[in-house]
Amino acid sequence: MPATPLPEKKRPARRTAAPLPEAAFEQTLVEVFSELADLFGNPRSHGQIYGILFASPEPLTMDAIAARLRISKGSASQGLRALESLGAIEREPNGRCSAYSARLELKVLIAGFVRQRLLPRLSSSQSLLAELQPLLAELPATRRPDYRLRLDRVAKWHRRALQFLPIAQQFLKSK
Amino acid sequence: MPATPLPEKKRPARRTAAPLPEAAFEQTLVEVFSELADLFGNPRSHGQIYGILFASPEPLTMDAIAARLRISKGSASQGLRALESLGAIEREPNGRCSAYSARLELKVLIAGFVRQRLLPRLSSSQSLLAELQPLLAELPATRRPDYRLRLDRVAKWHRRALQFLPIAQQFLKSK
DNA sequence: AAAAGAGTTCATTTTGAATTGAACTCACCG
DNA sequence: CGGTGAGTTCAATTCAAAATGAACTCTTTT
Repeated sequence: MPATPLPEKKRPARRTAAPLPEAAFEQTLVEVFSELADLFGNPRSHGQIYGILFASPEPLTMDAIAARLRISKGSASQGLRALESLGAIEREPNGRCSAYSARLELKVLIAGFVRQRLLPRLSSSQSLLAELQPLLAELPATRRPDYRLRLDRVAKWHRRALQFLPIAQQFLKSK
Repeated sequence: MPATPLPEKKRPARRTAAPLPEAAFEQTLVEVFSELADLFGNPRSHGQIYGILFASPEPLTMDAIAARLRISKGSASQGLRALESLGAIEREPNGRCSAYSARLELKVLIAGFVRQRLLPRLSSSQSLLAELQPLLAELPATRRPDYRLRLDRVAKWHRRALQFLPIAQQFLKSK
């Protein structure tokens, strides 16, 4: 595939001159996934890359991706590695140049997000909060129950979140 | 409460000069919630505001919040309104100046996020994708099943996400 | 009704994350 | 081997989102 850049999003121009439907597929999926990425605090370009791979019936090379999205090789490289380590895409080495394809299952995206972003932060804040427990004793007795309540609440949030994850993954697993 | 700014995070200084435990509570909760906010693509300052309210046994005024977090009145105002419309905090009007307090239940934060960020995006991408369906017919017959597969997959993601939300809210509801 | 102060607004500025691009490495091929 | 090109790295740059702060509004107080 000859790596022609996606058409710029232009004002309505001529509605009748039907654009290639392939291009519309790419365009739309790029948009959808770039929104999705943004929604969860990921760089939009990662979403775009995933989107273009999701839209493509055959694997694409890094250069092809960079050209169609009009991003630099550097961005493409970083984005691809991030997505690969998330488990969202697959690299298929082929001689001197490899091609990439999207894994189409929702569950791998979720699992990657949980493993790479959610869990590390959960445990780091859990240990921050643990350090607070001993300080409770130093508080004036009047305030103490109030602070204890608040601390218990966040602790409960954490427990709940951890309980919840396996359930969520289970639910989203099928297919 | 006299609205003294939080102590700067400084190099270890004197470990023995026990800092006020109240300040440590605030400090830590501010950090924890600012991380949490960032994780889901919200401004850190919103997390900070929520954190300081979560930590405080009594409601705080906007000026107190701005002073302790060392942010401008403008930021505080905007952050408070965002959190209020999320349903994460409550405003308690009192004469000419109102005081704010955090709602401590995890469920309201989740519900707010879903209502304000998730659902609107889900439905906007759903309609983008719907526009693609009719284009399928215009594709070369060889490619068509492949594209159809991909389109069906995203559609399934959407359906699953929508099914999932009530379950999640149910699970996180108790207490 | 004037003064004071809480809260909002929004044009400007700041800041930090994302992107670029040029220099690099490394594997493969002739 | 030496050349070619895929892929990486990272300092410098760009840019969008967030923060600022001065001017404003509206409500309360005297």
